[in-house]
Amino acid sequence: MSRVTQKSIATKLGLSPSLVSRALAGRAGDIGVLPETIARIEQTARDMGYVPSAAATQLKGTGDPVLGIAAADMEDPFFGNVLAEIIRCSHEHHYALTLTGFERRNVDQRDVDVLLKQDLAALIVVGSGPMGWIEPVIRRHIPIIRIGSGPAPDAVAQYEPDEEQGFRELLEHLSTLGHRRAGFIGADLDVHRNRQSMVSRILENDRNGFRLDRIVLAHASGIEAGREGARRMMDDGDVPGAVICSSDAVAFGVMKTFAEAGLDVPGRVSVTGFDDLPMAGVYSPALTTLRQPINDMARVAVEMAGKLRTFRTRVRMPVKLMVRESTGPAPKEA
Amino acid sequence: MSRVTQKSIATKLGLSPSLVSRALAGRAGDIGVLPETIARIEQTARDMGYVPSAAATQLKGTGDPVLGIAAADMEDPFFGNVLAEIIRCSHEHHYALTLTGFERRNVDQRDVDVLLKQDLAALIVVGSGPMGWIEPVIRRHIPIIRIGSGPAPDAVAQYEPDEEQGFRELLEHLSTLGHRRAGFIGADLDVHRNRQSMVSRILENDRNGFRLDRIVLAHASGIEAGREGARRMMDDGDVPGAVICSSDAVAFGVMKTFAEAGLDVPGRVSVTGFDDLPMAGVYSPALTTLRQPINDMARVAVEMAGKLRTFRTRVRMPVKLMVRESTGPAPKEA
DNA sequence: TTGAAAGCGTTACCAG
DNA sequence: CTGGTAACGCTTTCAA
Repeated sequence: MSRVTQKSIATKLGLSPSLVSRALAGRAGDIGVLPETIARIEQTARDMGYVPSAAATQLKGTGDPVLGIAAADMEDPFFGNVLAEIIRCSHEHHYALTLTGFERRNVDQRDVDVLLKQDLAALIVVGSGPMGWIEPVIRRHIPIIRIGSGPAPDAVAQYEPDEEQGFRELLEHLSTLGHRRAGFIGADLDVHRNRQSMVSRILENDRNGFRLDRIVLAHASGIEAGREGARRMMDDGDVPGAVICSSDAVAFGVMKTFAEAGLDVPGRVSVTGFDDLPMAGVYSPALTTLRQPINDMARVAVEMAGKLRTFRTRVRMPVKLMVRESTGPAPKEA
Repeated sequence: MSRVTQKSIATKLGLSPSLVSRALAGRAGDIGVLPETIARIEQTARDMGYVPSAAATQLKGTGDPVLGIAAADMEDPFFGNVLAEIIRCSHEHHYALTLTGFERRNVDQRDVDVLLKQDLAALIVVGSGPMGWIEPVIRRHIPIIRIGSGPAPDAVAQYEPDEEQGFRELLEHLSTLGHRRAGFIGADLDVHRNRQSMVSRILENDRNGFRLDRIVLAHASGIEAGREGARRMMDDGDVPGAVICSSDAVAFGVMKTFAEAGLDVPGRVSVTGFDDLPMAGVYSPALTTLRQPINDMARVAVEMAGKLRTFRTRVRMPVKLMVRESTGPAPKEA
């Protein structure tokens, strides 16, 4: 019951392995092999359940190109959606997929080797964690595409949401509603800190005097970060009329905690998110948020994987403001 | 800039490839190679950035075992979480991972071949879709582990939530609250239909006269199924005091739609889910639901992958009733 | 203490 | 029209 190989087919038919190879590769008609022979070979291959060995074709250099996926941020609800789209696209493009994950732990040489062992056609990094470990991959001139934001070496082609554009629209929306003062709640992560300083920077030149003066970065992450942040804001007795959250998950935690404390959203305080998870539209109140073009980013990433040759790119993909129920007019007395 | 191989190291050092192989495999001290030579080899290997070729070791039969992951249900929010845990565990157990996805489309021979090409140590199927395509994998005596519910061939080791136990507890909870009549909302999928008939079956012998008499299976799926189901129930003007949903996602859609129509949850109608997604605890009202032991299922799946030899198993993992805010006493006039 | 050679499954070139 | 042979990168047995 061992593996069915071209050799075993050849032996059974009393032919040579090379002939079998050519027939099965469709490279036989070109040369002038008897159609009858070809048919016989194909038939027995089917009968015996022949499937070519990935290891062998890989070695030979004729196998399907392999796409490496490095999951850098599996906790993010985001992750599942991105991965799903990557799988779909890779299927269309006939890529084989290998997968590794890093999470928050230190990435050591062994983790990277798992990827390097394969002859990667390209590497897609999903998530916004630190990129220090990528160096050896760059040295091998493997095209690297990253879906996520944050600093990355030049050799990395990065597809990220255009956070600046998004936050500009968001702030204008709040401004129009009469808000002049907002708070910010996020987790103590690079991505979130960056979003916060992005918002601060935009507001620096604001002529209407809109300012961001309550900033809380929680130790927890995701929903819990939201709960912690909201609690800390309330403890200080200083909850501004609008709270900008660094992700939808954080916003959900914030809204829940406010609700438990009897703070009405959006009556007393407006809350915004970032991501537009499927849940955002269905929460009560439905969350006003910025939609990350997840599917678009995943799709271009896979498409680029084929075309790329270690070129620097940094594409900001448009982010869309989704105005829903969690934002409303600024409360009278701020 | 081509690949660094043992041969290239050997050439550089004026040694033979076999010696390099032994040194790098740690099989050199045993035989009596000069420690000095070993050190030299190891050093240059590091310098040149040597990483063994997965294809070659695979061919030789000495490579890391490969675990195949078939994602059968990528839409499920569930999917990301399961995958994250699988990645974590595989890392510990030194598995290489290959990934394919099916979704709802028909699975053809080519899809299965992608998996069969690799010399899979085992295959983990994530999701509850149809298993018709698995036959050729079984014939190759590859251990198959499935995380998800629904019918599967004998050769598949299945880890699934103990739905019966869970729903029994859930129904008792509702019964205690005074409910005697419930509705059911799900998507038109096997998993959901099964959950519905499970609930109906349990209720058949109920001495308190608890019955399930409004069943809606929506064409949409996930959140949208919930919205559609709730709408249909309201259109019929017959919303029972409790609505059991076949998943958390469905429940969220249901609650939102009820909220929009002014139906108070849990005052007018109690709503329950299944999954216990991170969001469940933070929705308003927080969702009473059944917790799937996602991490446990993923972990045992990976652990079994090593030990299994095509044995039939069907393990029901305990499900935990999470009582929160979305269920309350039955309304006066039902 | 080290090297040569065969073989894992495929493919491609060169003979026949 | 078809077969032999070498090579991809690595391990292992046997010989030196």
